[in-house]
Amino acid sequence: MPSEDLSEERQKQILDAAIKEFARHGFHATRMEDIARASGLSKGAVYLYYKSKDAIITALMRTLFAWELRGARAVMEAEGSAADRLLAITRMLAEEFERMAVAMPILLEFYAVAFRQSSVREYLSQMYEEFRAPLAGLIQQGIERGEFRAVEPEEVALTWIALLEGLALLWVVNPRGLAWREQAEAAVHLLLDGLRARA
Amino acid sequence: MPSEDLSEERQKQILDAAIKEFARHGFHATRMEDIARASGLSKGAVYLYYKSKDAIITALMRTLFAWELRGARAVMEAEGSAADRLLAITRMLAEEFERMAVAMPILLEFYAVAFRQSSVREYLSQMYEEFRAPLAGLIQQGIERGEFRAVEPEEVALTWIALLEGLALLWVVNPRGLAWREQAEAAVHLLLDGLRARA
Amino acid sequence: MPSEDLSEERQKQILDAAIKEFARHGFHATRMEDIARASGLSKGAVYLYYKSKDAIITALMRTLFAWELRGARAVMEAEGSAADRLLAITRMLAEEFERMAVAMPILLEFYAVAFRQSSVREYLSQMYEEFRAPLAGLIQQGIERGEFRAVEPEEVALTWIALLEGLALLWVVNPRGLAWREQAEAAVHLLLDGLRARA
Amino acid sequence: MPSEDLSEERQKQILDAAIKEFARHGFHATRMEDIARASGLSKGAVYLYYKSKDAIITALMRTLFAWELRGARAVMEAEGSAADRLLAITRMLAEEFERMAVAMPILLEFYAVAFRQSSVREYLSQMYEEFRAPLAGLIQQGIERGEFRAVEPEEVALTWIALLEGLALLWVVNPRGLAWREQAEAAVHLLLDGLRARA
DNA sequence: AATGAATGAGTATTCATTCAT
DNA sequence: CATGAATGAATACTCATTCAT
Repeated sequence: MPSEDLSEERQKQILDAAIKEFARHGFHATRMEDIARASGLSKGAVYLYYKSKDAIITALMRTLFAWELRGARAVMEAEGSAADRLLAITRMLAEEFERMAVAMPILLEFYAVAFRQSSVREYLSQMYEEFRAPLAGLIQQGIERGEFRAVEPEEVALTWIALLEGLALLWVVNPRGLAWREQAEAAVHLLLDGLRARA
Repeated sequence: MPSEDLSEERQKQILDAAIKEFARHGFHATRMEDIARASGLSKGAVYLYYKSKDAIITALMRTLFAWELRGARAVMEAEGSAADRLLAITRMLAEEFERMAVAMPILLEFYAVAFRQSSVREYLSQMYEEFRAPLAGLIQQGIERGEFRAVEPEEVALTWIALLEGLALLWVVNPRGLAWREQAEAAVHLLLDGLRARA
Repeated sequence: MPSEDLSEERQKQILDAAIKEFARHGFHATRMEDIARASGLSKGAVYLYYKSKDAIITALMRTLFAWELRGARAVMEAEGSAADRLLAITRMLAEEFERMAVAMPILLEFYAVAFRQSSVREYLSQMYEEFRAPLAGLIQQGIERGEFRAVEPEEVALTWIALLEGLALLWVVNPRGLAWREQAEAAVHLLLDGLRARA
Repeated sequence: MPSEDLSEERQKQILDAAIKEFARHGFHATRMEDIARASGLSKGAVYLYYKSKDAIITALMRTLFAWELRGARAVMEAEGSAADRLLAITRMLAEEFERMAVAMPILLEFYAVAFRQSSVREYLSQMYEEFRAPLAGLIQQGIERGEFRAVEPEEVALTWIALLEGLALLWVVNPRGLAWREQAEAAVHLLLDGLRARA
């Protein structure tokens, strides 16, 4: 077993290469050889750090979904009006999204796999929950402060998430035609309009 | 070349089997043998009607996306208030969705493939366009009739589509925990609240 | 699954090829490709009839040990003096041995495997038992008839088997220098001399 | 090149480890890594003392067959009746056998290899010769002294060796069921009964 | 002397596709 | 039209060996 530091560096090398190759060719069509070459290592070296292709895929899933949530939760608990914070998170995710765009097809494959493997499904399910709960809390705050009408916070949180996920999906189909950031902000504005307390 | 009628029946047999198998095991893990067995035909017979596995996948894509849109456009052009029609389409898609739920992972794989193959991407892109255009028209009508505020119809149409697609995605991750139909209606109500003209 | 007749023919083709190749190169160094080529089939076809290399090895074991015992048991139950029958079996095995000589190294590998895998060990153990029991019976008859001294039949049976197995082993080490048939007869004569009742 | 003493110690460490691992898993399934771990050395260190896996196997063969013969020849040339000495050697080998039992599968693999590689075959062949010649001499003495009938000494020597080798083989198949020492003595007694001069 | 990270040749197995019957 | 036996290209993974440190 390689030393701790080197090991970590190699693992990162491999995952970076895997993202690039998986995104371009999909899980199946990407050969271990491709990942090795893209990472600058030999095939044998890749196996030194991940015991199988599946292990790389699993590690990748954890990495990608960790990215997705990093930071967002901090904003939810920050100061400011609920609406402002919702917009702030939206913008933050937009940035995140732009960084991760190339990995979108990988995420889709994860979803497809999730449908079939309960272990993957449960992992993703839990990730969502960890995001939706504080989001619902934020909306609840908005209601309590009189910013929002008396809506169902859980429902709204889910709607917000669905909106952004759905936009990501549409972007995959039409990467050039969809200005994700602008569209996301516009969509959230529409949602906020529906939430605001009426005079 | 098989006779017209038999040919059509066989093709349907094969696609039905393919949906079942692809949904359960994914494009890659499904073997032609599986499709043959599930369709009650021999492997050779399958090749008589589709010249490759890819041809089946392509035919399947066209079938599935045709389903999704069937009928919805009719409603858009029906009578009634814009809001009523939006809700009607939502409910119609909810029914459609329940029928198609098992095929969701297949759709996700299509999206992933779309990212990589421009031919697929363009096909899906066009499907969306054919759906979004009349939807935007419907919203435009709502604005003209004073039902909705002066929003950007294209933007709203995209938001509505993203919302429903996103919910479908979330359902895949948590099929039991998400009451799709109810959640979809609730979400669209929120959207409509944001659209309505204020006194 | 191929038809019964064809299947049987192919399986024989494959086992024949496997004997040749395994004997020449050993279990490990023999590639499936070698077996395929030697059997006149393609690699895929071999897998059509045996699901793995191990399956071929197992089938081979059963075939080879069945050969070894075929017929010998019949002689044990024939007419004649016990000594005559012991010599007859010895000669019969000598013929068998000459036919199987090339497969000797395969048998040795089976023994080595037997030491490590209880399933193989038990199979071989049972084969021996099925041979030793009637052999002991034959010797018992010889004692009862006054042909042999009052020896321990089980012990003598084991000695006889060990003698012939041991000669086979020595033959492997020196195939040209050891006239197996003659040596086996001479050895059994010595044994019979030790068994005969004294005046 | 390592210093003489250390080198010898290391080589012994490695061979001891190799015996243990080869016996348990066979030549092929044993990895150099296994030998390294079992010997308490690093993989690189093993290569410092043996230039390849094959070199270890060859060295092992010489060690194991040297053991087998050690001492036995001394007894052959000792005082006493021929029969007594034959029994003494038998008992000595029985002890040897009990010490070496775990290595039996290794010996079998050597025999299998011997069939295919003339260099190995010749080595083993010579070992036998070095054992058989004095054994035949011992029997010759027995004849000359009137202890034994006028048999063919070479033939008897071979029979005796085959007997013990064969018993070893049977023991591998049924290690628990075969009391090697007792059976070996019983078998040799039978043989001696066949050899003794009649009144 | 010793280490263990790195290499890459080697192989069992799978499965889309073909084609003789 | 239909069959299913046969093909062989493709690929994940292992492990003996090397060599920089």
